[in-house]
Amino acid sequence: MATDSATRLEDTGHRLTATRRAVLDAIAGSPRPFTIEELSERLPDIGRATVFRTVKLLHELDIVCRLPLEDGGVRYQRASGEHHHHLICGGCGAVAEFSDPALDAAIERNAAAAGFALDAHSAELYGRCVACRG
Amino acid sequence: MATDSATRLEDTGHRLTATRRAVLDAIAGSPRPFTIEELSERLPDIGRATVFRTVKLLHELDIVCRLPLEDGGVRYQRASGEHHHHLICGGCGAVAEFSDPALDAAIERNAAAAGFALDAHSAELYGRCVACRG
DNA sequence: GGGGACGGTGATACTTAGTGTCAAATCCGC
DNA sequence: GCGGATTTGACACTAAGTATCACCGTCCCC
Repeated sequence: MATDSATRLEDTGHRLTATRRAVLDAIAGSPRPFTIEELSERLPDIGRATVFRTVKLLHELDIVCRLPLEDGGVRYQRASGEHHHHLICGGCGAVAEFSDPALDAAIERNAAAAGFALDAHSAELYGRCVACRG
Repeated sequence: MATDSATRLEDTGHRLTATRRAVLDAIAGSPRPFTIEELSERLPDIGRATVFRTVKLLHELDIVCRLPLEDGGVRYQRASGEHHHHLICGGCGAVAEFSDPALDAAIERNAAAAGFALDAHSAELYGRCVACRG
């Protein structure tokens, strides 16, 4: 359900309009990571710019996460809310999430060693999922 | 010097043309990560498409590396050749490279745990460098 | 040294992802 | 139901990168 996403929207001072509810529902009904174009096709009554704006807003609120693909393309996916990283299958496009304190610790250690104040980081893993190996 | 890059080009069966030499020189003379547009401006006699093609080729040969920025933009930089990750300063745009076997090990461990055959990975760290903190 | 073959180049048109603008519609508190 | 603020849609636009295609240059074989 998109109920908690809806409350998160309202709690952050944004309006929960019929349009946004439709976008949230379409995202909730996406079994796979989606492109804006795909989402837009599923929502023919909603303007393309609005779909972009809404997904951008949802991304800022951590309701969806952005998946940079190996080929430079981008897909989006409902976010679990927790901090996590992605395993992206080049075969079927499936995405698995994982989180690993040891990985985050290694990242922070390297930032500190270089004297960087870390704001954010990304880590994407590209390969073949169990089903696509063979 | 771009000499070793030049030999790498030839060793992989590509021609070292005057155009490619000019692109290599322009890249070698870039103290900071550059965009294709910036590179193209510095090479007014070379077509934009050729600059794109050449940088793409150099990227495939690991002569330049691609820097995905936090805002979704992309810059390029001469590559050290070794596998490494980036620390990108949001203040001045400086990029520091680092490599860390522990980080790579953590990544491989997570891929294995999920049953993924890992092809590649990316890890970008965003923050403020020593000079930009304050 | 002449002539293909083939890789590389430039111009241009196109694609894809995303943003800016602005008037009209919608929403929410009152 | 009213009014101001937010949101929306249409549309034009930008930025990054790709496709096409005719032309060029260089390598290689004779």
